Amino acid sequence: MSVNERKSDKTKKQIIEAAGELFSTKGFDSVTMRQIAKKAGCSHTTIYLYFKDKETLLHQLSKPPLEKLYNEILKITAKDSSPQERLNLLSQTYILFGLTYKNMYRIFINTEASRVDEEEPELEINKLRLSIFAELEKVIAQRLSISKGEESLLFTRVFFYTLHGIVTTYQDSNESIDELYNRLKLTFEAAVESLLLGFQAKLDLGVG
Amino acid sequence: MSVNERKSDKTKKQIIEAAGELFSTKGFDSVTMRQIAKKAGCSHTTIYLYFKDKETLLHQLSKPPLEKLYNEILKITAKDSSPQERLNLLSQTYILFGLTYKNMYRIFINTEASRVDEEEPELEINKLRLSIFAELEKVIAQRLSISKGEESLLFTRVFFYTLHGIVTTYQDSNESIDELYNRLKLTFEAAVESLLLGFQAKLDLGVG
Amino acid sequence: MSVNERKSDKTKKQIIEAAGELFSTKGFDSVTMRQIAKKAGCSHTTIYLYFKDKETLLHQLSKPPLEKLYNEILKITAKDSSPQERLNLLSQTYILFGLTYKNMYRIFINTEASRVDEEEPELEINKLRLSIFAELEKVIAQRLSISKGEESLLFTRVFFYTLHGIVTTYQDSNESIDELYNRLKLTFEAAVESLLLGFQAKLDLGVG
Amino acid sequence: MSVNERKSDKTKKQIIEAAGELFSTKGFDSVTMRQIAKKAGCSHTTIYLYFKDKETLLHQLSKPPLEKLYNEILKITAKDSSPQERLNLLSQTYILFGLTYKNMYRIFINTEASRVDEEEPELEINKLRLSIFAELEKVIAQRLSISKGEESLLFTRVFFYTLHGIVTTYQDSNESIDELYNRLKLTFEAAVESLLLGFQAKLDLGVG
DNA sequence: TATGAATGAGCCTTCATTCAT
DNA sequence: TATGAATGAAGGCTCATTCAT
Repeated sequence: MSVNERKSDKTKKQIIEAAGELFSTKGFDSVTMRQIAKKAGCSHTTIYLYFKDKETLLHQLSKPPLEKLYNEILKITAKDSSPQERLNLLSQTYILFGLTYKNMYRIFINTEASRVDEEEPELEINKLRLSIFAELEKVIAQRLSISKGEESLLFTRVFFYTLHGIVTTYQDSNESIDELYNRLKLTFEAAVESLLLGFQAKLDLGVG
Repeated sequence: MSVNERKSDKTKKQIIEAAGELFSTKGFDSVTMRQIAKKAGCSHTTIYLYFKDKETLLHQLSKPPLEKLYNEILKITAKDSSPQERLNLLSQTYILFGLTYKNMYRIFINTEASRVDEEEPELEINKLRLSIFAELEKVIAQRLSISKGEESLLFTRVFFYTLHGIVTTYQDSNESIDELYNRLKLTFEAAVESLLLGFQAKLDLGVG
Repeated sequence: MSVNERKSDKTKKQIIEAAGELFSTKGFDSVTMRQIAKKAGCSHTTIYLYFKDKETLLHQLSKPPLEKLYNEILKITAKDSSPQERLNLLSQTYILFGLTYKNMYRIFINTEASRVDEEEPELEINKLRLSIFAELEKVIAQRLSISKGEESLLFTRVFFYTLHGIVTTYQDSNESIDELYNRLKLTFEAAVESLLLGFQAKLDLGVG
Repeated sequence: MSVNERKSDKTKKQIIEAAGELFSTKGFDSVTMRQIAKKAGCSHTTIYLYFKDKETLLHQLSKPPLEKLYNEILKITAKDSSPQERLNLLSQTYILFGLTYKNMYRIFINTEASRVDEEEPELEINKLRLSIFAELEKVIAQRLSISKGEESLLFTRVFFYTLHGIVTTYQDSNESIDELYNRLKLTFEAAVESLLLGFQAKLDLGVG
């Protein structure tokens, strides 16, 4: 039993890894079950032993990295450092995640809460998104010394647009993620800084 | 001949129109050559008379709407109104374009200048992108009363990220574009305002 | 054009023939599109040019032979010969058809009138079945010198059971149809004769 | 050992039961080994411990119900009641069996004696069929007061065709077996009666 | 005896593309 | 220019069956 368990776990893990890499790189439709199988070193039918179908595989695949992202963000927002610093770190983490796990990121963004008939993963991913958004809002509010409310919601949205815009701008770049990030690090930090300065200024003016 | 020419032009135009509508709505992979042909009122083999393959078709397809966008933006930046107003209008135009022509927008963003082996359209699209970016930079510089340079480049990038982030956030939304835009108009405007205020503040502080 | 038409017609015909033979022999599920294609001398994808899917192919396939059967029966019932003779001929025709076109016969028997959502072939096959039954009833009534009514319906049902029983008894036989029919011809004729004698006797007794 | 034996017997029995129910209802191809295993409460690989393959399983499966049918028929033919009554009862039993155990019935009919290479079940089923046929012939001969011979063979065949025709006519009906049988009981009895009357009349005329 | 793991063969279907006219 | 005919490659998926434990 324990041997089989191990073997089975190993296979499943290999499938997940293979699928993960492939999906990250190639997009849902482009990846075929046979490619995954080949990369995982098993038959394509074996995949169906562990995952109901392609869609399920992708969704199961997406949860762990997304959770990891959330946990990292949690750690960051719990830090002692200044809100500005935390915001910078959070942004960096978010951007790097988005660039690294392209398709998981896409799912993260696109998963609708709606499909209520489904088992659950959609909902969980949706929750995750909301939670991350809430963390972001929290730090932004701290940074601006305001409490959560309409203003913080507005600012968080705008902040999110920018973050998301960065990710999607470079998502299909041929440059390596490291190269890219180093090249544009200052730009990204300037973006964060500008946004916060802008929010502050807007507050000083009295928001709409 | 001239009659045939006209007829031929017409056919090509119909193909482009049909493909354009289909691609805008349904995504590259989902659209089939036969669907396009049907909508264009010709045989699917006819398409190959005018376009090497599906990819080429899509690329050639993207140019006109993109040019249209560019022209609209040109008109806006040429206006007499205040830089802020022009920036707002430009942003609105850009966002609405991105939401309306989903796939053209994707191409607009993703087309690399690199693929030198190809005929040309990549390059032209790339030029278009650069031109639009330049217009954006121009207005931003005007608004901030600075001249083009590193600072304006930085700010334009950040501004662009946000714009692009807005488009991609809502690109797969089920809401109608009108509904969506009306619902979030104020948010978008606040984003633009915040950014500019932030840039200004950053300038006042002295940019890094 | 006319050449293409011819070619196309030929291909379609070949597909129909191949599919017909295969379906007759092997049953719906056992026959694969690739087998049909191979036998028809074309690619399996070509089949989809002419038939929406496998099911449609089979149904389209079934109608013509069934119509042929009906027409043959019509001719027989319109003959001048004695009712008994016509009944014998009709039975022979029916049995031979059932043995020759196994799966068409199955469809003939099993097609339900119910599926109303479908386009039509089900309904038509159903009509055909009813029409054939009606012809049978007509001759039986003539033979027994009764008019159509409950009695003739009852007798026709019983007659039909026997006919159908003969077909299904030998449907999967390995014997060639000719051999089989010659070997059992007298038995089948005796069956028809016995039934009629029995009906007559029952009438004489008063049918309950 | 004896415990294991018992356990093993139990498993086999459970498989047979599960498979029996499934095959009766759903047809050979539609039933999967995994479905059987699930219903039997064992792994699908276990089935292969007891049965060489799916086909063998189905054949071994068919014997018990067929034997049951035979025993029931034996009881009926051994009764004191009139031949006519016994024939009616026998017919009813036969028809109900055929409608209830669809696929076993199919095997009962289709199993060829030929396949000599196989282990044996074919032969046994064939014997069973012959025995049942013999019983039928016996009662028919009694009813007609003739001795077994060419005539009785002929009549039995015809009788059998009708019985078999009834079963196969309604084999795929959606009606419940009870409903159906009650609705058509009189028709079936009329069929039996007519046949016998016909045989008698034919005898009176002098056969062939 | 029993089973979880794994697989190869095969199925229907779709699609971009080419060929011959 | 235009098209109907045809196809190869590929995809997702299912199933009976075997292997190793």
